[in-house]
Amino acid sequence: MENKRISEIFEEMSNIIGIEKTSTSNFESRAYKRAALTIGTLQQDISDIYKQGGIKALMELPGIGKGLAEKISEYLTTGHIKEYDELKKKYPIDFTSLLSIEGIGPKKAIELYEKLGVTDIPTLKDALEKHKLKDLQGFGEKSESEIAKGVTLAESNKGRILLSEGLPEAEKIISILKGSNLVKEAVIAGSTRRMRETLGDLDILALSDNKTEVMDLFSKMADVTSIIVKGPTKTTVALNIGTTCDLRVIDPDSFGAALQYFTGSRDHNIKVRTIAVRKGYKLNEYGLFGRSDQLISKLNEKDIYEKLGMSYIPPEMRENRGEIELAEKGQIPDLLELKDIKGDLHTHTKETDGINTMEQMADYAMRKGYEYIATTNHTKSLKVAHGMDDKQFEEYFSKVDELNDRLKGKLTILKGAEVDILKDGSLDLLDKTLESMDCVVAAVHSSTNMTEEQMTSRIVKAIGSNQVNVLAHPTGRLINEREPYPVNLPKVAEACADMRTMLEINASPQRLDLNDTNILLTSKYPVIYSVNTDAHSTIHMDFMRYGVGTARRGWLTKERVANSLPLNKLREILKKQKNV
DNA sequence: GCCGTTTTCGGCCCGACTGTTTTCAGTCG
Repeated sequence: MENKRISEIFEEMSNIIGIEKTSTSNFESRAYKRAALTIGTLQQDISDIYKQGGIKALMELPGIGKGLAEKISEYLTTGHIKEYDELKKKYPIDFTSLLSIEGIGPKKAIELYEKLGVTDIPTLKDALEKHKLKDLQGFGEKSESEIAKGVTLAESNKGRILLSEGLPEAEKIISILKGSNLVKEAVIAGSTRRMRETLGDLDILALSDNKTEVMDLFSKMADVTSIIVKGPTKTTVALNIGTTCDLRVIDPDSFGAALQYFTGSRDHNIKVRTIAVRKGYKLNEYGLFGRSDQLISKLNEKDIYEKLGMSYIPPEMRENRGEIELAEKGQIPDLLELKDIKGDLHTHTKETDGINTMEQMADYAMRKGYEYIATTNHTKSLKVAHGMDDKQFEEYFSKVDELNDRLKGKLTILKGAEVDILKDGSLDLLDKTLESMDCVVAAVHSSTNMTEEQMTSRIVKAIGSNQVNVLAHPTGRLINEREPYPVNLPKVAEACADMRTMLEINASPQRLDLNDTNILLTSKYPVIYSVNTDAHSTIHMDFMRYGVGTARRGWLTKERVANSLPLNKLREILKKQKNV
């Protein structure tokens, strides 16, 4: 996969071109940056696109024209881009790592190289130790110490944090602000509001007549480790959870526009603003402005989209993946909501690697208002989790029967297992045992070092057994820790559709598997999904909101999600599947 | 360098904040 390397090359070229002072270099730089983003986030292998359609196919990608398509072609055929090599000869700088330092942009990076020979982090640290920066033109005592702080921060930086780390923190900050009586309103914006699986920072907007006091309160919160910028409208602080948080205090007239603007995504906003211009408006964070530049005040987000001829777009969809075109046609789907969820089909107890008893899990599920919960412990091959064998399941289920009797239908516990899909595609329990279950969840946990073809046929074979109700965490990835195993998801989705096997959207925050793009990919097939938490304790059941957020990012309605159904309807799906 | 309902030339988002300035440049989002 050459996507990443080509994206990096264009990113570097963007930086170098951007510092040159010609009339168009700024725009040229932006063009390279845009192309870098396109290629860096591309879902297909760019060399496949080139092989199949040549330069012409490359030019169909957004932000790629003739010039850049030819450079991509040059790279794919020769392994080099001549212009890039020449620029690198002139500036042998590791831009990627230097620009990751807070306070260093392309201009300062080049100044540091030309005056001090700084090319990367080690040479920068060397120059910092010798206090050489403060005497440079445009630098000073302050910028030297800020850059030194930036280096320390970058070295301790964990990168993007998980949604499950950022969202609760943002909610905590909102409640601090609201509890102060200094703000009339405080809301979460940015990627947190869009429920992205990882977050680069937190964004919060507030309405207040006491700007200075609010910023003081915000910058003095217990979780703040340092203040990065502080002004009356915008303050940025570093938080002890390893990320930064922006607070913006907004004028009431602009609140809707600001919320739209700061929710993003950037690509979504660029497209929306283009449409605004086409319709004779101007849209920015301060509002929607008419032809003579007058502010159309007091608009909420919905009003803004409607003025622009679109229906309201839920934040989770705002990624410029076709949602704007849908909104213009008034075809935004009615997305799944947390309140639609009637139960959880993937949970564990202390019989294997969970920490709570079935009674405790059932009690918590009832408090959440669920109708049902499937108990799905691991099977014998998964030794690390103390997986159970056929006999142990039989004994366990008799206890579940007793508990169901005691619950008198207030909650129904569905008997199940998270059965291992073995290397050859067979399942880790006897057919007889699987047939005694209400809800069989199947998953790959071992031998993930296979080719895509082998893994796909392994999973398709397991589904073909006609014993599997749910395919759990279909790609096996762990965010920031483990790559997904290679698998052909369209083929898996076809098999699932044939056998009425649900694809899982695993809501565990390290998994979120399927993720949004894979949901969009597989939902083209007539497959149904279930959103499950894989809870290993009672409180893990609260992860459901991350799964629902992911389902919404994949544009799913409740009609596509089986555990939004009441128990009797769900049972039809669970049963039907066995009679295909 | 890209792109097109103002289309093959001439736009392309721009404001907040900070530090080093003495009116502005660089960075960030």
